[in-house]
Amino acid sequence: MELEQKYRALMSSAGAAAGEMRICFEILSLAGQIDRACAVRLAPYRLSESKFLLLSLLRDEPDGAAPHVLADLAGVTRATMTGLLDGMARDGLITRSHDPEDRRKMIIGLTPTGRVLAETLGAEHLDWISSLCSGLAPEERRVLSTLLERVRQSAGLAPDRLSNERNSEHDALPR
Amino acid sequence: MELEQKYRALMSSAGAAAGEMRICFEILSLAGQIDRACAVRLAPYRLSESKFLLLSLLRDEPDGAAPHVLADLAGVTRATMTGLLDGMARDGLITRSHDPEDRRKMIIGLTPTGRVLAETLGAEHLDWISSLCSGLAPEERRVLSTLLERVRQSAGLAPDRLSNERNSEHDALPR
DNA sequence: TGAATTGAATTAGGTGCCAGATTATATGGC
DNA sequence: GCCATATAATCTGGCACCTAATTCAATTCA
Repeated sequence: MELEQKYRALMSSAGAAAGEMRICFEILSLAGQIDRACAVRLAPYRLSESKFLLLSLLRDEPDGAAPHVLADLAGVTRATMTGLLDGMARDGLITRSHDPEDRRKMIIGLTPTGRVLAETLGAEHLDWISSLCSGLAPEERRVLSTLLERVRQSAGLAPDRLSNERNSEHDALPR
Repeated sequence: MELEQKYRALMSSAGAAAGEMRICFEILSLAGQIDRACAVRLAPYRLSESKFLLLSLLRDEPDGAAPHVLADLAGVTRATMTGLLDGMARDGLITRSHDPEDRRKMIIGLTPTGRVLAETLGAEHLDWISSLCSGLAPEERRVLSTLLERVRQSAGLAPDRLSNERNSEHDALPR
């Protein structure tokens, strides 16, 4: 498995322990390759991966949704969501309207253009994603899944953790 | 294996094909978790993953190196390298000096502070990386590696491709 | 020699992500 | 009614990426 350049560099500066790192870098490289391929696929539509997800989420919410709900669903902060919505509004994919009940709230909905894009691109892109691992037999997928889970556990990684609501502890850098 | 929120959202909007996508999202989620854990580890030193790599590269180049060489080794564009170097110079980790032979060139070197950080943190961080996959037996690593390679191949992903020197084709978005 | 090309580094502008601060609105006591 | 608090969205500023454009030096070549 070909590693990304940065990992190759890290390995050559590592000497002895290089072999043990390799598998880790293989996981990271494959993920990077998938992410890049995904970005390339979506670029012609002026979409990022996050914006694509947003489009899908809105397609499933015919009455629209509030930004903070979308942020939680997409796993990004509200500030980030504001930025994504800015871009998509500029590109004419979504509308922002005030909730008449509670004027702090916005209701995000798809424009006709956005809806068409969501409908046409949605299925196609998800098909592409499913195709990525179609080279593995069901049994192989199970094995792969098990091994990945083992890595996660032994590495002691926490599942997700997005600190929209109080979560920091560390920090406080000297400087 | 717990998926990142964004992939969970994508799967619930996907219906039937959801099962086939899952393994792909597991790979991406694990990689994301590793990246985040890495960032958390390096943050107290005001380093990103890229800056850590840079520090390691410079440690191995006692006479310093030119920015474009570092960019190639790190797998980023020259512009990105300029930004990374700006930050590290500001934090007192590197020096920039002009090459007396060719005044277009800069020579990047470590400051004493930078060298100390490179020496102390270098080995420790690489140890941490090797430890990530230490939960797998050698044979399991081989299996995992093989499966990842199979995914890469069947997905038709190109290895790396960083377009510092002419590479674009697509683009030209309608707007 | 002097103009054109190549090369190195940077700047400018854009995206996506974050934390933290701010603004506006709602709501629950009192 | 009024204040404290909570909540929604946004703004500010920062980082790490990118591409494209710019600046300046060196080299080539007519």
